[in-house]
Amino acid sequence: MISNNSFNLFFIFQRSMKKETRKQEIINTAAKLFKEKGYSAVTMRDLATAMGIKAASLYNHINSKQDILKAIIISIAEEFTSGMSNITNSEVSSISKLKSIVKLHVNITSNNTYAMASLNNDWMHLEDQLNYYLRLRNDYETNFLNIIKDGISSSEIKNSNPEIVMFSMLTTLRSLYLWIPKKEDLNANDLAHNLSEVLIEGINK
Amino acid sequence: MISNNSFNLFFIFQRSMKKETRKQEIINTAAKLFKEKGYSAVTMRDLATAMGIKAASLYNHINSKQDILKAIIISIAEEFTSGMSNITNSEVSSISKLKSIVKLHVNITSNNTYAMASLNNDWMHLEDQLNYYLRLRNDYETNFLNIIKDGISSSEIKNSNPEIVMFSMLTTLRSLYLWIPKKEDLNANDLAHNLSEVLIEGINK
DNA sequence: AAACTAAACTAACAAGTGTTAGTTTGGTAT
DNA sequence: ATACCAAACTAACACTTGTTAGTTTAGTTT
Repeated sequence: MISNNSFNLFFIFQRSMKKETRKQEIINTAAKLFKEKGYSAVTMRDLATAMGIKAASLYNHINSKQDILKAIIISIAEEFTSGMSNITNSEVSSISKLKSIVKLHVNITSNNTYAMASLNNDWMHLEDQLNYYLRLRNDYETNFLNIIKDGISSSEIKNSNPEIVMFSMLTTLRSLYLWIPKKEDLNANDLAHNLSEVLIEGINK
Repeated sequence: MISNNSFNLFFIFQRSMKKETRKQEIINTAAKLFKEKGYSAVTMRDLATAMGIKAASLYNHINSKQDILKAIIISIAEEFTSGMSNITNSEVSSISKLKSIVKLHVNITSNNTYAMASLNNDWMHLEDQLNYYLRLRNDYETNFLNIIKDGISSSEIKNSNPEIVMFSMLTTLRSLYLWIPKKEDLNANDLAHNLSEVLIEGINK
């Protein structure tokens, strides 16, 4: 009986894994389409066609269109939150922290170029999870701003308007998803390094 | 007869002006809604409600939803093209040109915060004008990149990757529409100046 | 008073939307 | 062989979409 039980459990496990895989394919395909046209302009029939199946068949794997958006956005938003938490808790200089933030963005974006488009452009179409997303984003920006303010206080960073500094850095980092796919030759480390240079040291000789 | 003619012409003119005004109100309202939810997610009934009329009444003033998008995007894209043309034709240093580009973006964005959202996010929903828009954008970026390359050649600008420099500057400038409305206290000149400092001189002390 | 006109209206359309219900298919485990 | 099941299918639903046609309203010109 015990072997029978664990045998069944294994197949239940295997099945759920398989289903996750197919579900994930749908989510990945959706992310691609969302990047091109935006959430609202992509229909379930568009998505089905891209998957080579009929629209109704999608619902064997996902609960709703909204659930797909949620799956795309929330997981990445939480990755950023977790990454930022590590950075704020580290005992290094403000400039080092900023460089870590650049790395965080380059790494996450390199691995999720499509999903990053939805994170940036389709978050307002979240329904149940909208407030949660906004809270995560707000916390992230607060932490970011505090790092810059600390850097100014400790004279590491020029006495510029800290909000402008954050705005400039963050918008550049948020747009990486548009740029990374065009420059596959540049690896993540090089890009992060170059970007840190430009953002932190400026471009004036 | 002559006076009669010019009399009629005046009223035709006046009428077309009045119609333009109402049309412009619709376009401005549409731009606001497009900024919040994106072109595809805004229905003609949404727009009508925001105007306090019925959807069908909109068609007394505009030809189609697509025409509204066209009106929003193309006029601003041409403003950028024209501004860039003035800058490339001016005989000043590369750094000065870059500062003029910052000013150009700050000025246009200050006067068109809603329309800038469509320019950035809804251009892909252009139909007949899509190729024209893409050509304008491509020319703009080419000019921008050449200014940076010239600056590197003449040793005004650090020998960084010119595409990263442009990417960093341009994405910051493109995101201004999100930021300017939140900081009404900062006037356009101050913002342009601060932004130039951050983008060009960096933030490291 | 009569004619005109800008700008609203009501009613309807054809097509497209997300989604559900129930069914078929083809491979795998018993 | 048989039972099972993931994953596809067909058919349909209720609703929303952009848009058109024809009409009414209210103010202005003749």
